Amino acid sequence: MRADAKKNHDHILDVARELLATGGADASLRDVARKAGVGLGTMYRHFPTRETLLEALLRSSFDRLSASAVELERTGPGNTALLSWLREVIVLARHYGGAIRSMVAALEDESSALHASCVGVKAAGTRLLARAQSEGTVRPDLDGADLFAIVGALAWINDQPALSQRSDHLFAIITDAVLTKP
Amino acid sequence: MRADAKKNHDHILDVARELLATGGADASLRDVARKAGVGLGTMYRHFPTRETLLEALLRSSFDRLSASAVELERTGPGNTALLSWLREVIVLARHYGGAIRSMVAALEDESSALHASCVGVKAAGTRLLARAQSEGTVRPDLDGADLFAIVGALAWINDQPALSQRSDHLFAIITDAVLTKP
DNA sequence: ACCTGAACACCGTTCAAGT
DNA sequence: ACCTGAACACCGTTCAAGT
Repeated sequence: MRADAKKNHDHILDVARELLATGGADASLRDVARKAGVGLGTMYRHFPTRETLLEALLRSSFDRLSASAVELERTGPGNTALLSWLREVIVLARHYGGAIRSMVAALEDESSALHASCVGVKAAGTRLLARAQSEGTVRPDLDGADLFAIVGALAWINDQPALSQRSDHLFAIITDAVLTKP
Repeated sequence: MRADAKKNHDHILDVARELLATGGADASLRDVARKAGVGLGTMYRHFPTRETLLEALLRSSFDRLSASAVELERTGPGNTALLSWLREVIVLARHYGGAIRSMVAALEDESSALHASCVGVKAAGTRLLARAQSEGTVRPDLDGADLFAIVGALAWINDQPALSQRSDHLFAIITDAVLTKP
């Protein structure tokens, strides 16, 4: 990559991070280009789709989640490990409002730039879930997809201003349902 | 209302019902006007905001929910009554994809055309919740807002094609968490 | 190689002009 | 009273033209 291209790439990313954090995951890409002082074509060359941009923004967070899962897989009891990890995922989703929707969609769309990352996150969650289940502390009638759905639902609650006040409480209640055997 | 106006009003509603049912709650209003064979201004005169249109579409469903709640308030044990009612709400939300988002927002926005209806639905749910709680079959640390949030979260799961297969299962698990004392 | 911005096809919303 | 559609300000996406 040429030096000027690299500079543009990084600057777009910086601006996008700020705009998507404040305006939600469906902020105007035109705005991003404008505020980055870059032509529209440049924007689209570096990030051909919204998913590409989201992926670049979330990459480091995804990596951190994976590392954290590996760590948690061999510490403490399985149920508390799973719970801590779920909390981390929610915190991430909270920071990029609406991003969870793209992540869920990407899970089944192999052509999405977010696909690999989301599959990785799901796999990490599934491993933590399986261990807790084998220890008998989490209900056995759940799979990784269910876990992802629950995370998504909690993130959605977080995204709604009218509901976000009670979201910690609801996190506790719903994870309670997951972590308790039926 | 003049006869031609009434006719336009109803026809817009019919077209909108079909378009919003298939394309989700944020289908193009321009499309609605176009397919109803009506000028854009006519569209906006009859339904100045998207909420107005949604309200007109959902009115009968809202009324049915309220009637159903009144009915359920004096039949069977409180927890099963609450559960049946929650199921009805979910079915409604399922039919108008994305509408639940507007409903949640309308709950706090007094200027929204959906406000009154949503407050009514929330109140009905709160009554059913309170009865079940007084019977000691539902966890006491929940209020009407929590209930609405849970319904929203379940409806959100339903809206995501990747998750909807497991949504019945998740409905069972999450309502289980609600209906069981901690 | 990379960047720019005009061009195209959309959208929501408003409003002067028509009947 | 009511309807129409042009007009305006946006958006995403593409692509010829520039350096």
